[in-house]
Amino acid sequence: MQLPIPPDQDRRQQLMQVALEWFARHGYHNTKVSDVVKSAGVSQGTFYWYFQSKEQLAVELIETGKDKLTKVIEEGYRQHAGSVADMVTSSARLLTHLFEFADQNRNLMALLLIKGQGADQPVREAVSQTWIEFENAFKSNVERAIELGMLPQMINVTLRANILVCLITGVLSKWLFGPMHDVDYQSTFSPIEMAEETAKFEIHGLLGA
Amino acid sequence: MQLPIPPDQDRRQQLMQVALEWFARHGYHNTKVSDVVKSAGVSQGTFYWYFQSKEQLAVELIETGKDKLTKVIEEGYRQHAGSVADMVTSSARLLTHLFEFADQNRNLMALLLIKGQGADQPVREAVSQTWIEFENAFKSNVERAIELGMLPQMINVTLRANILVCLITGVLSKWLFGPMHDVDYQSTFSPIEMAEETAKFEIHGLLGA
Amino acid sequence: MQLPIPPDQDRRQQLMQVALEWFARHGYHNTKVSDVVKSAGVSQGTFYWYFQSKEQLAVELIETGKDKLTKVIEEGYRQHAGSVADMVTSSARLLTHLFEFADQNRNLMALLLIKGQGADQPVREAVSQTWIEFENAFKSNVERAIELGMLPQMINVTLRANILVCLITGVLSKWLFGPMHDVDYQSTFSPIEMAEETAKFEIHGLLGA
Amino acid sequence: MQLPIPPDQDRRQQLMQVALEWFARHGYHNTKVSDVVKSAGVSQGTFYWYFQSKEQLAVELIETGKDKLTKVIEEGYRQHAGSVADMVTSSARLLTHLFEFADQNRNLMALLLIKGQGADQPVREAVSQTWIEFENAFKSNVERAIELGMLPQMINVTLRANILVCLITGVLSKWLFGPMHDVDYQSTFSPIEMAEETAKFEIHGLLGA
DNA sequence: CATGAATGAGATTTCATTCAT
DNA sequence: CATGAATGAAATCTCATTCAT
Repeated sequence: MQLPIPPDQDRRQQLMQVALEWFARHGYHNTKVSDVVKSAGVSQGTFYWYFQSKEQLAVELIETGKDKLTKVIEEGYRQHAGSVADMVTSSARLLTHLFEFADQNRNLMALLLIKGQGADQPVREAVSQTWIEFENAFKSNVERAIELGMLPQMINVTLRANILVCLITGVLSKWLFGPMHDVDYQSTFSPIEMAEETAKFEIHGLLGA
Repeated sequence: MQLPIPPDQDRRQQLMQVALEWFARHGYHNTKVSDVVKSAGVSQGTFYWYFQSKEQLAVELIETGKDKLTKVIEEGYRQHAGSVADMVTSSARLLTHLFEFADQNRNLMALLLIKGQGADQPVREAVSQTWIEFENAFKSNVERAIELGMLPQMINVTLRANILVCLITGVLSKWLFGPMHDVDYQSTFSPIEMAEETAKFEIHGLLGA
Repeated sequence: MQLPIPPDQDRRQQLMQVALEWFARHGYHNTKVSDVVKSAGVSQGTFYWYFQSKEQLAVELIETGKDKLTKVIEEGYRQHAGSVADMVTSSARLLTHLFEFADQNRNLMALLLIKGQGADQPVREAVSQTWIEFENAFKSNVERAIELGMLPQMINVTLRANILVCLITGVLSKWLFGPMHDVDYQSTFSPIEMAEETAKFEIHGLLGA
Repeated sequence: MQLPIPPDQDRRQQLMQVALEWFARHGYHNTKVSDVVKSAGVSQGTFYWYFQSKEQLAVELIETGKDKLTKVIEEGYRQHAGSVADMVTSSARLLTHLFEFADQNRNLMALLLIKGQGADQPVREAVSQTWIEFENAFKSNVERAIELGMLPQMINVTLRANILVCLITGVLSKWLFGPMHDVDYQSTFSPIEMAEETAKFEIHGLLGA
């Protein structure tokens, strides 16, 4: 998993950050290596000193992002038996962490939620793997809540967890990027507000006024 | 006065259909004009007799799709006052229509839900407009249901409608294309099953076992 | 073996001829696609309309050449029983054909004898295959001559045939291109003179004054 | 007065040896400076401390090789008047020295006989010069043998010597590297066997069973 | 309507060479 | 002596689009 220590971490990080911003704003195919190096103020050749290819860089960005995202979910979820109200609170806390992370990593989220799909197969694969892992984490959470009696038994836990994840990723991308999928979109709601509203919907549906 | 002879509509339709399949399977940038014409069995030049450009074709595909999709929602929604159970039923009926349409127009849905984001700006704009219209239709539905007393008053109807749409589009894309966003994905659930499950979640949330 | 009929034989042939000349004069790696298209007066893109890649073109040039060369040897060799003097005459006739062909196809011979080795693996492989086939043809000839009693039994026919082929290709490349491997080299000897001298050496060695 | 500290000869030799192996195996253009330094375990910059350029290194390798090769021929040839049988023996002795040297310097021979042609002009020039010198040495030998009455007068000594050299270099490259020009090729014949067989052919031609 | 050869701008990638440390 | 990051020119190849026939 650990690549040989890269030669110059600063330059490498700089290029990754610049590239992530380009990918997030313009998409994979509309980002040229020449765009990235121009933004970073280095020559075309320098790019290939640090990365095998444009594609490999994109995959690396996504896999790094996957690890961060997974950590957020794992750390955000500490569940103890409790009432339904506790369930909403607990869920809102996790979602708040997630939404705050997403807000602070908008470029990464844009790549994962939206732009990644425009890329070539290995990149798309990395994106899909990210969401599969995300989904598994949430499925575990739902199962845990059922064991603790905080959620009722369900006929199809996987399906419900799937639907839940769809809800969360859908809300995330609309909240972050708006209807036009604009990276600079400014939502009117704070991470906490969105998290609470989403958690309420998660637990009670539309009836949960 | 003789109008210019109209182009052969069948050939045009054929090209649109072939292109839609290519876009859905491989994405906009990974579909070459030469791929499309090869599949259709015509020459490159012919393509440009029917379409101004690859981009314009994609926009046209999406706008045609938008109209079909809007019609489905409008026709699917006929709402009368009733109980909460009626609400679930009514919602399930609309969603069933939607899911059946989506199932029969997988390529279109793939373009709208997933692949469209990889394209160039005018194409992405057309995709966004589609979902904005979709969202408005659902918002009307929610407002109507509140007027009829089938849903409680909400502080922020727009936000709730947004979340609802996120849920539905998220469920749609996962149901149709699976975690790997594969156009050939075969879901284990029928449109009706998915629609009912989604409607239940929509109204009751996770508690609605 | 037969490729789909290529679109425009004339343009294709022109490009092949121009490329062959460049390869022969400057070698594979020192010939740029841009050089070839400039000489042919077409655009860079046109090259790729006719050939998959520079490499595939080189392989094709060599395989076409191999077929021509093989035909020359097969047609040149008509052997009947006879004296040793007949043997020299017969050999000289074959070599005359070969040397005349080589003289009229200097670029091809330069690629096969000299420049092909500087290319990439698939090209080198095609060159090697050419000489293997060439060698087999000569080995058959030697075996035939032994059967007819024109040459004495030998302990190792393959080895002798090998040495013979080394002699012939060595003479060919020096005669055609001189010590500096110059495509424009002008030998002082005619094809017939060289063929006779080589045949004498072939049969009698240095003693055959 | 202190001369500038001479560079580390061992390191220089190591780089030359490694580069020679790369050139012999992969050809000049398919050998990158980065390949050579990686194999040698030094940095790119170090290479340019010892050599002006990749090209200059190749030329130097060839010129060093030329000197060694010339010495072998000069030392191998000590001729006294004698019979025709003595002529074969004498020639076989020289060729044995040559073939043994070639066998022990396969990489050098690969560069001189085969791979050198793929390089750029100055390198090719150095290769050609090597063979011109080689040829001259053999021409002297033939002339000496004629003076001593061991070979008959010939009409064109230069041409005969040329043909002889073609024979020898042709045999050498096939014996060393086989039909596929593979540096790791293993011949079934020892240097002595090849030398004797070649010498017999040299003197008697195909008739010399 | 249809063809398909031709175009040319531009994208990714390579690699010999340099140079500050 | 040695390093290795940086350079930049140039090479191969792609592909949407055009246009004469």
